[in-house]
Amino acid sequence: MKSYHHGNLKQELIDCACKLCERDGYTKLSIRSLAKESGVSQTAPYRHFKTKEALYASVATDGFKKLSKACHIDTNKKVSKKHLIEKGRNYIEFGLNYANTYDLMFGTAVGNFAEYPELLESANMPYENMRVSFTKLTDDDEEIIALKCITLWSMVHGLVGILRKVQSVGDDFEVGRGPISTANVIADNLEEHLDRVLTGLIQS
Amino acid sequence: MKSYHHGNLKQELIDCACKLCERDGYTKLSIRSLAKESGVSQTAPYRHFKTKEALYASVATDGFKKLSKACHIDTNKKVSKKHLIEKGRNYIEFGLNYANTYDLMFGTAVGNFAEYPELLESANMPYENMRVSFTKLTDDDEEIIALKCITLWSMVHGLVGILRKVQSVGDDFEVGRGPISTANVIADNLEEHLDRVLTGLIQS
DNA sequence: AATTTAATGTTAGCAGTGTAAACATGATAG
DNA sequence: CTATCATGTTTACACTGCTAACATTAAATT
Repeated sequence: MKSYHHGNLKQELIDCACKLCERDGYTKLSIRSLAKESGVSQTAPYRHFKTKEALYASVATDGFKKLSKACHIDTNKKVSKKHLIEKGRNYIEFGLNYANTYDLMFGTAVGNFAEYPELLESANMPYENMRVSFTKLTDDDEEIIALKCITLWSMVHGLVGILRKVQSVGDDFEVGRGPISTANVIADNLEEHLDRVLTGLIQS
Repeated sequence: MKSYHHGNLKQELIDCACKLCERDGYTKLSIRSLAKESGVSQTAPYRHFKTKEALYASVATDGFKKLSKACHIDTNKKVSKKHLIEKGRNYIEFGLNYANTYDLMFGTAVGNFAEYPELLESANMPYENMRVSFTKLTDDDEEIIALKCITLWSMVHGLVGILRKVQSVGDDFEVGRGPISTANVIADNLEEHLDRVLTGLIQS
């Protein structure tokens, strides 16, 4: 004797979408299957999401919130290089562990963040925290700090992409074959690697 | 009085797919529309591409060949840091100018490169050329060189991703608002930026 | 040269998709 | 108590990837 109205459909759809997106990749997700999963008619989700992109935006928003939490630095306390290294590692781990969600966040599935204010806000959080962290750490002016932020962000973002590619292509890929393997890079050299990059950024 | 057999359908489909993928993004591409564009029946492409992914693989292969050419270093002649900077810039320009194709190459649309030998081979070319370049440039052993390759590759790959994100989100994005803008980074600081990163890589 | 075979094309059809329009239900505001 | 409006359903359209059965013609074999 379930009621005609679901009651909490929107949140249930988002939760379910987050789960399925991460499990199967966002391309495998369909509004219809999502509706069926929630025991509701095929078009019910359209009462809560104008388009499929809007649903994607909600999933991406959730992803940015998680990412933001994973690599957040408390800028009230003293900020050290060690913090940045640790959070850089957390960023990369998030990118690898939530790979499919990460695609949604940084791919082109959601075209214009500005159409989704919540997404825009959550997407700004990691950068903003990094910017303030650098401000506390160095005496550089804004412009230099912005450049350093982009450098660090590009570095970790790029590592996520390249490491994933190497992982997926595996031993047939040159990068994965030689004396270095993905696992080695991550396990043994990442901390040191980030340290080197950051040392360069802080001192220059 | 066109003949029943097209004669050169496969290549025409690939060419057309490359064009449409880059123009509209690979998600907008359909086998059916592609067939119509080539004046052939809806399912004719399936004689040349087992699945849509196989078509994607061909487009990606073409992309890697272009990328490989764009950032190729002649390793017979003397290799200098200047070469790497220049080619790093070319890599980034390729990533920004062929953004949609780049997505296909480094995204998850083609799951397993090993299923497409041509793709695998072309995807290896840029890395292999970079590896040899570093070998000519420094005295490091293989392991260190592999690490440096991953670092440089991640850097340029990451920049492509982040710069695109900033571009697409525009002024509403924190990174795009401050004292730094995408255009500035690219136009004014990229060469210097790559120089700094590379100097660190070569000297350490 | 005639005939078989394989490659490449077409037609028809299935199951699935995003989305819009018209309608049904029921919680809530007047 | 009733009117309204958010939220659900049904139906329908145009599109998609892909398969199976059939048609045509180029290439290989006899």
